Amino acid sequence: MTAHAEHLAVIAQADIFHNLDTPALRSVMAYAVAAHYQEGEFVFYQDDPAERVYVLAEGRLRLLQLTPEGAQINMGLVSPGQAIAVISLLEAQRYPVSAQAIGSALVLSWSRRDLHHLMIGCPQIALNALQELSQRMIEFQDRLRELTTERVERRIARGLLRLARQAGRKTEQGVLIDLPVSRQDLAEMTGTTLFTVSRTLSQWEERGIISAGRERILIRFPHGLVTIAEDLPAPHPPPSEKPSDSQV
Amino acid sequence: MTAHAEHLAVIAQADIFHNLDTPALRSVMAYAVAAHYQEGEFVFYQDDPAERVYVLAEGRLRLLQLTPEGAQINMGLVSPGQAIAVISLLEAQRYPVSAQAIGSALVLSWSRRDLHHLMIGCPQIALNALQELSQRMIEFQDRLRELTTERVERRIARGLLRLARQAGRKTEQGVLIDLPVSRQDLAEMTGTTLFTVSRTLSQWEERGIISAGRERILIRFPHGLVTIAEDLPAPHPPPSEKPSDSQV
DNA sequence: CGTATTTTTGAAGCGATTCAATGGACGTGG
DNA sequence: CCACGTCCATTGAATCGCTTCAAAAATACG
Repeated sequence: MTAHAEHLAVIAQADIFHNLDTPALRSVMAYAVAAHYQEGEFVFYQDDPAERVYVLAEGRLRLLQLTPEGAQINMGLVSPGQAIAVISLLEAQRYPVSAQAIGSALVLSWSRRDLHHLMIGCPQIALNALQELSQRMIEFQDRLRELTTERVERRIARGLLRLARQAGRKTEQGVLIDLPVSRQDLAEMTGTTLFTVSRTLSQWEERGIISAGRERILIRFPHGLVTIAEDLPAPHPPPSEKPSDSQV
Repeated sequence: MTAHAEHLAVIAQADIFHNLDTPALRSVMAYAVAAHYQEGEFVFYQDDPAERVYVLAEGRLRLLQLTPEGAQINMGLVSPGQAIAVISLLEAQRYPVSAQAIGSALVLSWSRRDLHHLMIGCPQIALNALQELSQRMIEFQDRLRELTTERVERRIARGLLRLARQAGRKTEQGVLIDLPVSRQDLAEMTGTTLFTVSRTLSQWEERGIISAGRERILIRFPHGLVTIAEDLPAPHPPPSEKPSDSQV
């Protein structure tokens, strides 16, 4: 399905199309293909030939990598405006990850040929893509450092904070992760097991830092998480305002 | 020091300047600055304002990241022709790692302004940079996956194989890592401790897979490493041709 | 209301780290 | 050329953080 005028605003807001003038945006749009995905559907699969570059318009995507042994790890969350599979610009490459829709998602995409052509005509696009990739590179370096040098509890704290930044919604009670996140998901994001995640969250819940349910996490006291993530001395005890039970 | 004509060949071979015509190469050269570094000197330091993009012409660089606690991890090895610090294209960024010379190194560099200007005039440069970054991104994803899912022995095997690919020199005895690599270095590359690396290498040496000395590693039987890295069933026993001792 | 999925919790075990002490290689200067 | 100091590597023993496995509880959903 070719993109329509309604997508122009979306395209204009995408990171890799920043600072383009209207004519440029129009030609970008002319080559765009829009597609809709339902919860759980895959936009592309790891190891398939990489032929298109995608920009998420609405919804969210999860990037997954499967190990040869069948274990799964979470390579990141994609939010609207972000581009993925920039690798497709190279010839004869394969997607290094799979991209799966969380909830329903609207995705625009361009073929290698077309995007290449657009970039030659408008170098700003390539520069924007470079920026986005660089940023993500730094994020990966950070994750790598964390994995090699930090204990699990700290990594989980960081993982939660990252999630909060990308998909947090402020409520009166605190910051709610506005996505279904299972213990398993968190484990895949932080390089541990769902058991350890469960234990850690329970501990935090006792301390009043968070409030967790089935696939649902509410951060009541973000600063508490920060002190864990940064390994600072324990702060003031969190404001103890638990919903119901008060005798502990 | 401004680059001279002698650097033109180097520039033409750099990955990010591939497929440029001679006029373009000349203008790239016009903006280049060349600098020489001695063993151990730093090209730039982590957290310094990122103002230049570098291309390694000769020698090798080590990319290091320092944790807040002072631990160090090795973010990769840079070989001639590779570009680093592409992040400098963004404004107001800081280098996420430090770059240190191994042996003596010749480095060319461009200011943000100049390279930006060159890229606008010649989009191919930006596309090349995108390619290079994408490749490195995949490498990082792999390392991340390895770190979260694989045991130490396997990671060390992979680390050694990577080193062999980047800096291996074939000899009659096997593949020699053509760089001083300490146990500590390997530990920083693979996310473990120098003790565990030492133990692992000793074990491999007993099995005849490698032959290790002080900051020196010779891979006698690369296939043995591959089977460890890929977790294949143990292969034929390695060709047992130890230099001296034969009674074991 | 039954079934499926997610989560919790306990107990056992192990891989890897930590620490300490020793050994060996290298370079330097007497 | 030997003696020395420095740096790197090895090895053992103790410990621990985390995983693994099993079982039960809690929650969602048709």
